[in-house]
Amino acid sequence: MILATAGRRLEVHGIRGLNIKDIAQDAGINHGTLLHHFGSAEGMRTALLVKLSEELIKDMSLILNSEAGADQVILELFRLMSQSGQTKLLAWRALEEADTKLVASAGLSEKLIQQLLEGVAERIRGKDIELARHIIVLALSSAVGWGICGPALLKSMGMSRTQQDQFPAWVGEQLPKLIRD
Amino acid sequence: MILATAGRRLEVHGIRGLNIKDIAQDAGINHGTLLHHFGSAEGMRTALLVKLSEELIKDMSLILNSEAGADQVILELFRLMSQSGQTKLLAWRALEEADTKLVASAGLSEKLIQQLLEGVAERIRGKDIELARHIIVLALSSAVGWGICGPALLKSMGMSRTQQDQFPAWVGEQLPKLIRD
DNA sequence: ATATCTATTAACATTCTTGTCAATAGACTC
DNA sequence: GAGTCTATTGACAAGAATGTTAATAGATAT
Repeated sequence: MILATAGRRLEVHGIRGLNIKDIAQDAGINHGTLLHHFGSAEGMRTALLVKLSEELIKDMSLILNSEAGADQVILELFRLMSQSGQTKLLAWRALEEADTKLVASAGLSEKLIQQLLEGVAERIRGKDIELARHIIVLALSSAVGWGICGPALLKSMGMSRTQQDQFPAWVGEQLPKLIRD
Repeated sequence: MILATAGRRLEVHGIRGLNIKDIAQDAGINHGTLLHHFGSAEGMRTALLVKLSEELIKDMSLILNSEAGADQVILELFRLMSQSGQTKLLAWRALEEADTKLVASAGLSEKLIQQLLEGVAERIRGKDIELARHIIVLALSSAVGWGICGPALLKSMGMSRTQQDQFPAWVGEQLPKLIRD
């Protein structure tokens, strides 16, 4: 499947690997075929973004519909977002396209946002929706930053690989403190 | 000055605006001249990154050497980082280059990191250096994510422009709570 | 004044990416 | 079987970004 190949290339080669010629070659087809299916290179990337979004929604739904507490929800949100190629693609678009609307519409689906809002608000005393919003935005933006610059940041900070692995858990542990306070 | 023009283009046109031909045109010179000075397009971007880093260091030093408390330090760190073109450039490199080392070395200077570490640790009870590290990483990564995806995120969340402006202040207010706990 | 070094320029070359097009093959309908 | 539609392909075209080069001009030192 073409999008699976594209996703693999994104993971391995970064954004540069996400061009139609290389993807087509990896998938064993002509790049014209790829264009025929997705209309344009940008269309292919949008399709990939949508696919990754759906996977993310599926994974988040599992947790949101479970008995998991706010800390686990936030931890998983952070983990999933920071590891997802979706984050990279979303960020790259935001950097290249000046157009916020486009990025927003094809980026995080309304569905995911709604589920998150309700799921987190439910787990907060008083169901403070504004607080939920803020915490989600913080979790998401730090996940984006961490997904992109995490390794480089830690290198700059002189932190070990072990500390890198522990950071998401630390975030999942700490952020919920903002709720209880 | 060429780098000033480049910085302006980065702000206005995003990463796409950061190519030698457009910058040269804006600066009123031939693009060959630009290459002559910086060696390569990549060299020009590195020079810009270094310049923006130095400006960031200057601004952060002011606050770190003042009487400001941990909250103000973190708030300013978040504000400066999320608004700086340096963040965009750093993130873009991390997305394009798979090489962490390059990004880290030319990204956040050791000087800034050291100052931050000492400055924040000093403001924490017990001068817990590990806690300082974690909080700085959280502040930086969320600033990166916010700087890149902030507007798109808020649009997805259905938050108003006012709420967007208030978010940095909220972060500056909340993150220090992790210290006191 | 001559030589040397640097800055600048225009024109050209290269490479990468995307996109177009006409031709072909296969499947499916009538 | 003829016709139609879709998928696929190779060849080619277009555009963008970077880089090269030879020529020119200006400054500075000897």
